[in-house]
Amino acid sequence: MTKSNEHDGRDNNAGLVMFELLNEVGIIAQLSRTLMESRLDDGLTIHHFTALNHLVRLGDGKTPMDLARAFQVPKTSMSHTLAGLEKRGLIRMEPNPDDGRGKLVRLTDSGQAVRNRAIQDIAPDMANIIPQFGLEDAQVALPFLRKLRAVLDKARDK
Amino acid sequence: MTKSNEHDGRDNNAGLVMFELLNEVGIIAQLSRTLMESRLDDGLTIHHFTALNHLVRLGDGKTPMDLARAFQVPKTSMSHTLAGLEKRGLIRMEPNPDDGRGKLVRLTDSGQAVRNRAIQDIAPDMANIIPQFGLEDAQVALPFLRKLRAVLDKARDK
DNA sequence: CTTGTTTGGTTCGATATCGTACTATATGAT
DNA sequence: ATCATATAGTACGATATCGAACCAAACAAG
Repeated sequence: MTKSNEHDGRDNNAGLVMFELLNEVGIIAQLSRTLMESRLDDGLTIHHFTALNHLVRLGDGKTPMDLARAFQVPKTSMSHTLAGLEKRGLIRMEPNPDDGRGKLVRLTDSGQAVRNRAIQDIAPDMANIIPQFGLEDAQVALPFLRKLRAVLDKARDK
Repeated sequence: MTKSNEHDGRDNNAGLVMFELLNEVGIIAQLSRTLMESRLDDGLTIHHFTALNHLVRLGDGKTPMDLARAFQVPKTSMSHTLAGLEKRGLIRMEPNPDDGRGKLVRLTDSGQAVRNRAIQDIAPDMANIIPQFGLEDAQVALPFLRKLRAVLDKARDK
């Protein structure tokens, strides 16, 4: 046991750091997930909210596949999420004029409104978290995380 | 649209940074999840692996609730994960001598072996990721993430 | 020693995730 | 034009997640 740990540590220190790091990331994701969902709950999941937020920030008229790629989930999962949003009247599906197979996702006014309200509800929590370790730390971490995401993204389709 | 973004930006810059940050974390978690699962697959999920890894590193003889708390998942989810591990013969459940209600989770030799092999299989991927942004960056980010986790953890049971 | 409350764990049911298989359209090569 | 292959999306089924309700043991107060 001690032996095998030493082995790990010597041969593959970098790998272990990465392990640790992704482990923390996983738990943080879990925590933020439940935190946000506790604030949202009109029955919305974070997946619903995240998709909505993405459409507001980057513009609608995306295809389901665009979104699936953006969030790195299987298209069947995205399909399910979008079906939920449509049932709630927060988005509308249009045929894609440029591609007979495809669809386009459109935000409804209601979808805009729900997203904005959700932001309002969650923002205070976010803001409360920051002071506990300082804004600069977060601003330093953010570019690193972006880079990490990009690297993992590339590693994925390899 | 421009108007509302300006509003967000002015009133709540810190909140927005945090939003961004947790958004990245969520996607990274998703990516690492699928990456790891693609390497594991004896039918093991990351939840299985993570639990196994935790038991190896921090010692077994934990209660299911200990684990649920460590991973911040509902006890029913942990129960399910442990049932899966037990069915595969990777852990054993013993009665807790100190608490008639409780159980203790024991690693089996097979569980140890499976975890070690999984580490072997995944470590190269982890190691390959690091050089793309440098080990120091990761070592800087890790304490920050730990702190963030702790903060969210505290915020949770408030 | 009761009795009320808390806590560890399971059962069960609703919903979510995601792989496989399928349909339909698009694209590319000849 | 024809045919092969690739791509967008859906259908379906197996498994996973997690809240609610529940049971049994622990603990606390009197």
